[in-house]
Amino acid sequence: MLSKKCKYAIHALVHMARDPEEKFLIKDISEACNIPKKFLEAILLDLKRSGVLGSKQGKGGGYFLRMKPADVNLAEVVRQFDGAIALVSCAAHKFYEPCAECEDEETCTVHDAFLQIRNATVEMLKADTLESLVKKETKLKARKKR
Amino acid sequence: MLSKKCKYAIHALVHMARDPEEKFLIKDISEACNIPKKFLEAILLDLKRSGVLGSKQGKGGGYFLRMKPADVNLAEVVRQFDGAIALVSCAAHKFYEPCAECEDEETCTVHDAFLQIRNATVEMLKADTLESLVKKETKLKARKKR
DNA sequence: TTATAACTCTATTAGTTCAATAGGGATTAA
DNA sequence: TTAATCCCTATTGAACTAATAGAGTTATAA
Repeated sequence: MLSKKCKYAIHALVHMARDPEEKFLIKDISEACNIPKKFLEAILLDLKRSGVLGSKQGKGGGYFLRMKPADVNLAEVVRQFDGAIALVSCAAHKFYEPCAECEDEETCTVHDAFLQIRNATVEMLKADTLESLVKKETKLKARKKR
Repeated sequence: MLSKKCKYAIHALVHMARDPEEKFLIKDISEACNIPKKFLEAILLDLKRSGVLGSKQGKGGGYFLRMKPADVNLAEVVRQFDGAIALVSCAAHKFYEPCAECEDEETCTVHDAFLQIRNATVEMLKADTLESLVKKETKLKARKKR
């Protein structure tokens, strides 16, 4: 399971991607997404440090998207906050670590099984950009109205 | 990521499935799979309680597979030890819990994205039975020799 | 220039989970 | 009756999670 921090980050980003040019106050995002304000504060700061968000201090300031919604995908967000996407470390790429149980990865079918799952998951997470998520949301909401 | 407990369980089961009729000592599995003996003890007990393994006490005793290798899949093992397979609780089936951030699941694309990932993951985990894993292992080992 | 709005940063807390171990108890075979 | 083996409860220390506290910094605008 994702940490709450990661889930909060995703929801905050999607919220901001609905108005990609807008500048947002921590307080407003916090209320719109039901995220504890102080906790969100730390999250947005992390996202700023990693270059996804920009910010302006002082009165009239706020956070804004620095990257284009099409260029931010969930795989990166998950990795930033929760590390490896794979279910076992020996099947991870960016956070790879060998495991003691399967001595020979080449013939370890447990490794193999989880590698397949990792690959499929990463592929799907990469396809989920802020842009695609917001677009789909618009569609779903329109369909529901009808 | 899976807990070590879960990963240990999977490796122990695969080990036993290589000789589905055999009776195994905790000590032997522990050494074969590099799993701390006392920890493994608790794991095997859990697997016995859930009906996957059987055991015989006393001298000459040991653990053995109660279910057929083809009938034990990784989805069940993961659920037994780590709970939900989904990355967010609102996308889980057996461990479903609503989340505060997406108020309307029907139109929440975050929910939608993680539901797709969950479905694909479950499908793959279900296809990974002890039997299929051992069969594949045999193939991989034969191919490597050549 | 000063009040205020807003982000920045470090530290701390309580609670939980994880991984592993300890130390017997119960059961069976020889 | 003894040794082998599984059974069971409890405990530990470390790490992580979620959330909060509180003071610091920066920018705006009256």
